[in-house]
Amino acid sequence: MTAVLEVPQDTRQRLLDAACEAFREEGYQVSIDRIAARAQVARQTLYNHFPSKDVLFAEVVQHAIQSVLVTLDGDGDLRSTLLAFGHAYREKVLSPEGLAILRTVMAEAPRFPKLAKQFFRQGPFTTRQRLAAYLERAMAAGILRQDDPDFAAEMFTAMLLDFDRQRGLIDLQTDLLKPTKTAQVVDCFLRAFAVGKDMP
Amino acid sequence: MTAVLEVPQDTRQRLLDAACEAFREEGYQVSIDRIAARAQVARQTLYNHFPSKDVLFAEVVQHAIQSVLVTLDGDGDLRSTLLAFGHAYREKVLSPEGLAILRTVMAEAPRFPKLAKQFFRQGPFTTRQRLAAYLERAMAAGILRQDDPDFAAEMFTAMLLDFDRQRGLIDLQTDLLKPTKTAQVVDCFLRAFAVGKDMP
DNA sequence: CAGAAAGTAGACTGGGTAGTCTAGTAGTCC
DNA sequence: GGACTACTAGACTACCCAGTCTACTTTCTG
Repeated sequence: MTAVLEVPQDTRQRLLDAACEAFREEGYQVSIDRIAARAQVARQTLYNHFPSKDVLFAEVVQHAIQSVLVTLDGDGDLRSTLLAFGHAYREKVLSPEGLAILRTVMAEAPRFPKLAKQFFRQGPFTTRQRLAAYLERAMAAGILRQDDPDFAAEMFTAMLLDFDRQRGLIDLQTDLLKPTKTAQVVDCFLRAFAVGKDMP
Repeated sequence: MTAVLEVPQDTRQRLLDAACEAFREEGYQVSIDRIAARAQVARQTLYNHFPSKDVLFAEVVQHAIQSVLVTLDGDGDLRSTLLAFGHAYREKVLSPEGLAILRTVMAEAPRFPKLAKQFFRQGPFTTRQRLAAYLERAMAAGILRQDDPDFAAEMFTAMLLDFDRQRGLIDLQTDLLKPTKTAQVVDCFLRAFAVGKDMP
């Protein structure tokens, strides 16, 4: 009588997936019952795998951190590397999933400060560091002016994301990915950090 | 026996103040009883002034929008105007109150989409428009290169706030106001949007 | 077949919440 | 004094939720 065709696909993973979607869509206050129902599983089964809602939430966030990281490969010239990075980063962060997880972590930061700090460190902060290391090499090679690479990286990611992310978080907008914007930002960044033209 | 000395100070205003602090500190999920207690008022008194929690929340957010707006006076030269604006804007947005109200509005955006949109329009969006109008005049006067003034304004506010705001929202940091940063950002912005040096 | 492992349905506890209702108190104006 | 207004304390309804417990079924394994 029970469905034999359904691949069980590891109940634990089904629960994690369901919880991930549920927290994204409804925030931390989504009820345990809704998560269990979404995973098509009894509530007790959930508690067989995760001792409490907090722990489940922490695991979901842990997993989500990875999904917002973007690799930065310095194969091509500076401009095309920045373009590729900027495009990929915007796609990830400004996706509905990226925005939703960010909203949830921000909202619950007062309740889960350690988790939120970890999210920040392993997410945006790590990205800035990687980018700064890349820019530092470009500065050493004379392709960019000498400047604080951390500051430069911060400016670049800020210009890439700030306004659109804020709009997405507050305004629930989804069409944030105007394709020309990345190039516009990259050129703006390059003007600000090009060689020569030192300040007095 | 009742305290005669306490100035009643308009019960409604006391309620609004208490609700403002309460929502800031604990988010929307703070209970009506806690708000009433904070205003030193009976629960029923609260309901005499506001028909429901949602309405009270909406009024608080309405009022908070004003507190994040910054005037932009174009008296001095470009650089000092931008410096003054940048400094004031950072102070407001990165203050504990500014961050807390932003966190709450973001967190509840899915539940109160119209309110959140209004917050965005009257807050960040209005600020960008005012700044863009100012920059457009500077471009017309030949003090800045010709470029999209909206884009320029967006880049400037992004550089001013993005990373520190995100850190404040997620990481609950409070010492975000490194005083040299505004000048650093202004100079970076001026390099990117200075006259001459057109892109090929 | 026996027993372990995993899952299920549903009752139950203990707690919290928004909003209503009632009965009473204190001050104010005529 | 009488009526009116604002406020108060607290009971009460009707929910919702996290987490536990129990009794049951299924499935795999030795």
